[in-house]
Amino acid sequence: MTSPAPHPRSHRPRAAAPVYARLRDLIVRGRLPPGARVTEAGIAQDLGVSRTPVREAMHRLVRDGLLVPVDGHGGGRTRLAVAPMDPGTLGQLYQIAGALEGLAGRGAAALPAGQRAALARRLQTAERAFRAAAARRPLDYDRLFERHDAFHRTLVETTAGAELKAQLDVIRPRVDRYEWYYAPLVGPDFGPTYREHAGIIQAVRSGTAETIERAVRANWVLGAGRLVRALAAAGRMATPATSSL
Amino acid sequence: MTSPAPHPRSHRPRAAAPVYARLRDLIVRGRLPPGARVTEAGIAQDLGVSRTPVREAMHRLVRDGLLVPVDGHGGGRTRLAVAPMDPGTLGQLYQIAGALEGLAGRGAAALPAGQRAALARRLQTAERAFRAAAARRPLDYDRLFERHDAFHRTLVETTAGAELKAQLDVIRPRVDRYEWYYAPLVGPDFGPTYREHAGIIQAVRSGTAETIERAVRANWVLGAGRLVRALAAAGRMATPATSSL
DNA sequence: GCGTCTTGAATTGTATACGATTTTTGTATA
DNA sequence: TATACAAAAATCGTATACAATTCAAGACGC
Repeated sequence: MTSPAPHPRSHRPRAAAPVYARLRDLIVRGRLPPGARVTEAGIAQDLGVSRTPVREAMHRLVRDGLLVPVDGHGGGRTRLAVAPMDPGTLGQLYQIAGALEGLAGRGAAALPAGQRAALARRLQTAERAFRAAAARRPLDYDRLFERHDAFHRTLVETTAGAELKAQLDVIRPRVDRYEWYYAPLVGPDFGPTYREHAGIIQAVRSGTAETIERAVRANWVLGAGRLVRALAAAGRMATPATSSL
Repeated sequence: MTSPAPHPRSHRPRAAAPVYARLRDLIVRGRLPPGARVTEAGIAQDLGVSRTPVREAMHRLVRDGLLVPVDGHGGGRTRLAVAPMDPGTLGQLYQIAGALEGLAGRGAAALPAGQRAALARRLQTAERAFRAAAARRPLDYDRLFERHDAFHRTLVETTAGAELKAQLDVIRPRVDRYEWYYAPLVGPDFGPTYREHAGIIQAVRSGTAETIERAVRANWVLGAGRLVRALAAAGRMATPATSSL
């Protein structure tokens, strides 16, 4: 590369948000593997912006837990690398997600009967789309991921307040990262997931707040167990699923 | 101000962290009231640093939910103000805190018997200190706040994993803000709090994971109810407790 | 008197320069 | 060959300049 186009256009506002989104996806989808060093100047040059918006994006990624300070030996400065992945963290994250989404699920019990039934129907529709994506061959991970996410989003969007949604947004990138990483390991049998989702739908349809919460939590906790077992069976971290990034 | 000291010293590293901590405390303790506009240049001049670290601190405070973008009318730029306070948000936050700390409490049931008993003893000690602070006259809100926080921290530090602690750290500033704001309204009768804390200690000593979780959650949910009722009784937002900031 | 437009101040987002510290590389020596 | 030391490169934190947009106030016309 000779001259990397110093500052191609003037400067479009909102460069930080795209940088954040791009970096986040690169990490979540595994293109930036755990442990990879990430430097401000490097990313800035790659993406064609100055260090300032990159810096902002990287700080946000640290808060998201996708970047971690990698401290040389004893010094004291912050150098960043892509966060490692390990089963322990996975278990904690999924428990947290279960607790938060379970809390959201409780809200379904407080809905008027009509809205409750409507939510159950929408969950049923989302689940059908998820099963259709899971039955496709060859498996399209982008689509499968999106459909699975849509199921959970349907529940949360309807029942969670703004604060709870924000809280879920904080951990979602990390959860998504594990989902992506292990995606090639868990398929192609999604029977347990189907059953757990069915349990959630049934609970939303006619269960108590406790029932719904338990069903949602179970889905997360059991899902974490499946992923950890898949990891143990693979013996090592798998290579990420290919994505359309 | 004649000459505002262009760059007084060279530049001291880590200006951003102190700026964040200071702004956060100013908001939490109510010295920056809800709705107050906060500008980068203004804070930078007040604290004697450049806009860069202030900018970083403010972005973090946005993520914490202590600052919110205040959009003039339909434009589209981000201007920040201290987040408003309302009972609805309070209720959501306390439910989330209850769910997360309840999840942490579950961990106590998994501890070896010896550590479990030790934790119960430490909680008992923390509770005694809290009661002593609550019995003081005149009430020292700084101390009361610290003692109450210490009780909950004792539980979390022992039983929560790193991810859960981080997640709790995200909402703690906002919870603390409501605690500070309503502190003058809820006292001086802390009987319900005493009873709920006692229930937590008893559950930690010899309860199941479910029992502990329920006790912790109850404390948060009932605490939220007390605060909301106190607010309704006061008819309006109270003035914050004076603090030693 | 009221509404509208214009102009100036204020504020944010980005780019860039500079100092300080750390990491790495290269070289000389035991 | 391995180690120690020194120089060079890299990286981060902060300060500051500049462009663009928005908010506010005042002038002007009706």
